[in-house]
Amino acid sequence: MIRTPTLADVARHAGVSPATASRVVSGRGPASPEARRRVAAAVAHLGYVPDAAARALATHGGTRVAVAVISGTPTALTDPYVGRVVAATAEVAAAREVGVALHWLPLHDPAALARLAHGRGIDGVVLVNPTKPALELLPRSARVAAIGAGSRQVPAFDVDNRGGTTGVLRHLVGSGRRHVAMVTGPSWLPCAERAVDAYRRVARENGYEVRLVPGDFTTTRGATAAAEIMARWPDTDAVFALGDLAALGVLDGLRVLGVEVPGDVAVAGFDDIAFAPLSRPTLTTTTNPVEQIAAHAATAVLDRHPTSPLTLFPSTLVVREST
Amino acid sequence: MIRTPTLADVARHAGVSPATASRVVSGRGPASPEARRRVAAAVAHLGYVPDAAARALATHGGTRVAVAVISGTPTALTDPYVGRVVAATAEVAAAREVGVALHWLPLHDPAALARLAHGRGIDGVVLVNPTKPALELLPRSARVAAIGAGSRQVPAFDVDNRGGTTGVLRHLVGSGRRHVAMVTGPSWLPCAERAVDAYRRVARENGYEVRLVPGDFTTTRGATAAAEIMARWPDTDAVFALGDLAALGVLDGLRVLGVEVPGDVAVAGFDDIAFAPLSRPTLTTTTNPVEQIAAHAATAVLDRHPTSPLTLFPSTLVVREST
DNA sequence: CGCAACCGTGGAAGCGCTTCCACCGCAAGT
DNA sequence: ACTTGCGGTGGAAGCGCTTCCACGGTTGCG
Repeated sequence: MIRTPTLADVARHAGVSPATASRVVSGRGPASPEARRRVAAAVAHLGYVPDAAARALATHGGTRVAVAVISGTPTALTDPYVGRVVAATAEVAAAREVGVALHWLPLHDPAALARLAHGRGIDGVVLVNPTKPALELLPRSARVAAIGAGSRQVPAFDVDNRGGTTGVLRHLVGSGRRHVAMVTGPSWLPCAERAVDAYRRVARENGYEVRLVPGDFTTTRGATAAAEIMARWPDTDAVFALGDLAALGVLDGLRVLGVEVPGDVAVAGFDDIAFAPLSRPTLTTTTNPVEQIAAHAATAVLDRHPTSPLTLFPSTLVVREST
Repeated sequence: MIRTPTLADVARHAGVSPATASRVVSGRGPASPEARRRVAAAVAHLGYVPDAAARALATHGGTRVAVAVISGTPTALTDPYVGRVVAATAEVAAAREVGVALHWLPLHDPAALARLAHGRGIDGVVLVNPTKPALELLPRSARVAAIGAGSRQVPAFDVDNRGGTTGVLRHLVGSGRRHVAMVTGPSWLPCAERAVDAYRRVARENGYEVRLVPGDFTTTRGATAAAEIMARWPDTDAVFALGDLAALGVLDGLRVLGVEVPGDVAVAGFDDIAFAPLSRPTLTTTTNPVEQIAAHAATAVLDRHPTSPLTLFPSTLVVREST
């Protein structure tokens, strides 16, 4: 069997000590041009590739920043929101020469985050959909930043859910809508509750009935939620869905029911994803500067500079055809 | 400073040897109930979490399967296609108790794949957008499966690009279109060439002019490509774009130009992503069973059972409003 | 011309974990 | 009673890499 070459092989081949070979390969520490040349030749000849695990073990250093998504099913990884987080993190990470790893953490296994965060080779983790239990099981030393709600030890970064929601709802009410229903996020997600709070408050201020239907950020659920809403409260004339994906689902669900948008019912979402201006009708929504948020979170874990427990980023209303 | 606890700490605390502690924690090898109990207690008390790097180093085993995407910018990670691959891989991986890591490999650094594949802790890699150079630089021992084109050592899995393309084009021609342009994939991607071949062949068979415009699977490029096509060949009456994202971009680009779809120009895509039925007008496309393909690829690398060099999965036409 | 400073180098000790191997005491077999 | 066998155990050797440290051999300065 062919062993994959190790640093020792390289050193032997180059006629230097493992220590010198290591210095050359890792680029740290002094080495004569001659030594450099010979080691480089040996590396090329043998096709040597450093073992990341051994290096991580020896240096206590990490080589990757992880983006971890908590959800019930791995399907959540297909969410464009996650894609944006990963891409933004990758950009920050690339500047520091570390890789990005995407992990799915099952909702029912809160300890998975602790395992991930502790593992050598992981420089830090950017957590999407932070849940209470997962955050609580975290060891003190963890380098984690959350997108959404944080905890005593975990700094959080998020869009101003409350403000964004309020903006959308005021727009809806301001354009004459009187019966506004809302498709929420999953109940296990604390940060989504902030949007629901805002909805409740605007309802109180404007005297409309609270019509909440649970959602899960998916298009599929958005469609069924729309049907539920119209069956339960037929006089509903506006639906606000947390997440554009859900809103697109609502649009689809309403189309199936033969409900006109925006004629009969106005629909608005949250996030302003790339597809929002491509739907039929184009979707009114409010922005979510995910890239900016993720970049801040990634920077926070990688550089470990202390940040305030919760940093909020503003959301601005984008009015299109659906309202 | 607080050190994170090691196995040795656990062993000391439990009053057993590191060897015994290891057996209990890893669940391999014999151990008395009494020893198990005490080690478990120590683990809980100390909040011990095994170090993945050290374990990988000692066992030569991996704990993760990687999904690697080759592209020019990390933005490609936001592509829903990638999301689907990751989710499907995660499902396969979960059954084997290994994690999934998503990596972005810069197009200009073909050796990155070799580094990734070789690293300890990586059980195998599922490669998206395989390029020739990357494949060629791979060490013999690599456990890689490609989605797209493979090589002597790397098995590949892909949708039947040729068949899918042919199906779409026949449908276009069959419904009376005479001047069909195509937005291709990036030129560095060999597997996308198969679709171009099919386009050329159908053109020859039907006597229409070859009108190729390079694309890159993005919506943005789709929109500009549409403008280019209409400027260069104003009598174009159908556009086939590789990738639904690009097709949605074409739709958007044509709308801006005031071109009616499907009245003036028919548009069709490839992949049948979740948004295809939500666009305006809804998008005609042909399916790409990505989940199935990714699952096969993941299984191939994880189980290492030899597979044929290239496995193709059928694509079926989905006619909607845009044609 | 002698001493300090310095650069490049190799030896060796670990990083935290697994696993081979030898060992002990015990119950069962002859 | 004396082997045999076996489940449970600890000692110790590594996995591949980095890095501390000590050691010549140069150089440059007084």
